[in-house]
Amino acid sequence: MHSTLGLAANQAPLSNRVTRHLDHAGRGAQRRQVACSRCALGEICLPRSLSAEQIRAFEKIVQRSKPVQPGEHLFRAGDEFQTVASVRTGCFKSYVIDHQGQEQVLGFHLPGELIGLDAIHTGQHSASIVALDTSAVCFLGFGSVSTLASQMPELQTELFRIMSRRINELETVSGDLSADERIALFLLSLSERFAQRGYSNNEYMLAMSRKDIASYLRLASETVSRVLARMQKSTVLRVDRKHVRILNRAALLRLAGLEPAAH
Amino acid sequence: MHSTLGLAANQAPLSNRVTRHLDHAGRGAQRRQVACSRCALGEICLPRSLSAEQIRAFEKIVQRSKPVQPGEHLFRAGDEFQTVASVRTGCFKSYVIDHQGQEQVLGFHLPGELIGLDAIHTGQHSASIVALDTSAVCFLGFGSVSTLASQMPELQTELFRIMSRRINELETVSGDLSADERIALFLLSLSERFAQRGYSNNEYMLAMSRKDIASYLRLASETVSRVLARMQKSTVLRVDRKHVRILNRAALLRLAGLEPAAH
DNA sequence: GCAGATAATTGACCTGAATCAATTACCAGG
DNA sequence: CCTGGTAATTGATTCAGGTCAATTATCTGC
Repeated sequence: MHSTLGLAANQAPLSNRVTRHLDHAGRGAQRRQVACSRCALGEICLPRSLSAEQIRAFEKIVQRSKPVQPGEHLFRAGDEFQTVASVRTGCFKSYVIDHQGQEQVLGFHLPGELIGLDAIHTGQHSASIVALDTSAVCFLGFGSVSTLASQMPELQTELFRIMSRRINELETVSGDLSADERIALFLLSLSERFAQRGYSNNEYMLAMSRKDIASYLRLASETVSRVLARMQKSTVLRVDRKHVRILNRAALLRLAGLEPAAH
Repeated sequence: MHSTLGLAANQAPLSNRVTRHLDHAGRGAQRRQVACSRCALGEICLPRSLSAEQIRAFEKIVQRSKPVQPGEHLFRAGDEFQTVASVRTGCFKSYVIDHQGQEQVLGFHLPGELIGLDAIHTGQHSASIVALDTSAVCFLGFGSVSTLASQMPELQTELFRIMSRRINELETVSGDLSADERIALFLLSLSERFAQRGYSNNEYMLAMSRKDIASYLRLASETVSRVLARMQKSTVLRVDRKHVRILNRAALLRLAGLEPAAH
């Protein structure tokens, strides 16, 4: 069925429109085999539960891509499913075009996250994935991942776990939450993910526009502005353009509905 | 933080015919091994892509449960994850209790659907699953399914596919839809599911209450009533209590936003 | 068949967030 | 340094769907 071998070259067609160049892409295209064992992502990437020996086997099917520029697509909806990708650096968004021709953002993907798995059941990518920032990924042929998984229960379990987590996440977002709750949860989720990657957990940069956030949270972008402004006014946050700083985490948790409302 | 869900490819309601009065103690607990190869579910159950020989191996890990009564729980949130279950007959709903103590329905599960997979990533069931109707299930130890999966790529792929389908579904359903669209999609989804199981595709019984439907679709139950009434008035449907008949499928598709609005 | 309890429907009203509509802040390119 | 274009903010208004409330069906057990 899916017999792909190792590395279906990146089929990333080039960007559409706005290809602004945040250059300092630096580094140049390094296509050499990577040593997962020495990757900075370490514990948060796919092979986290593998032994040193298993990681060596895993490395054989990995290919690091060259840098991906903002606006450049990794996959497009409808593409044949050959590879999944693991984000090394940067940020991606995945989206579909709904029946009214509107873009609907499905998720944002940070380093260490696996993207493209949505294509398994149809054999085609159902979403398009585009870089929001200068980024880099490792490509993994799905066929070989899957073959390898049958030889390595730990890897198989890890894949199940990743999909299971995504399902839980989607269920949360699809919940019936107020605009405040959505935005608070969104900011907290980013905070956690950055923290997990070794960055500050109360100060970070948003790689995406207000419109993307709004689409992802199913709100109007005006509402995102207003809620952020309100949170700033009540000194829960400081927001300046793309820069966010969490000033009062307890209050944010309360807004997210995660803490017993104080009273 | 995560609300979670019930992972079962499809979520729909109903039961075949009202089986309510079938359960005089008769039948007793039949816990014998079942022959999957002769199961009425056939192609829609998990081992659908396995060879005859593989099915024999699969049967060794299957245990048919005794009948499950309406209101009886199969799993409860927090239970240790040991087994998944495949619905044989009847209908289940999965739900969680949200941070406000409200029940949130995550899905409805019909014959042929696998439930309990949501527990993979934490090792605990994150949702509770309860029968809505007199039902029966096959239990499968997850450990053995997973072991078997590593020996059978087809089974592994099938599991990936089930989870992948659920992800796609959630991505769609979690969209920003009107009450009319939600309800139309819900009714159409049920219709499809029934058809797939050999029942009429334009007439069926809802196994769940209006409140359950409302919770699942994140609407108020009053809204469900009103929308159904409106659809009835415009002769798209005939609804009598739990009995639904689709009179004008084209119109329903249009309401669901799946067809170009006629004009 | 009746009584009490629960589910569903229907109506009146209210509210959170969308939509419409200006501004205002930020770019990138000439 | 302007200049046109996009993104973000802010305000005014509207509306879909929620909430509250009152009936009216349905189911249960006695």
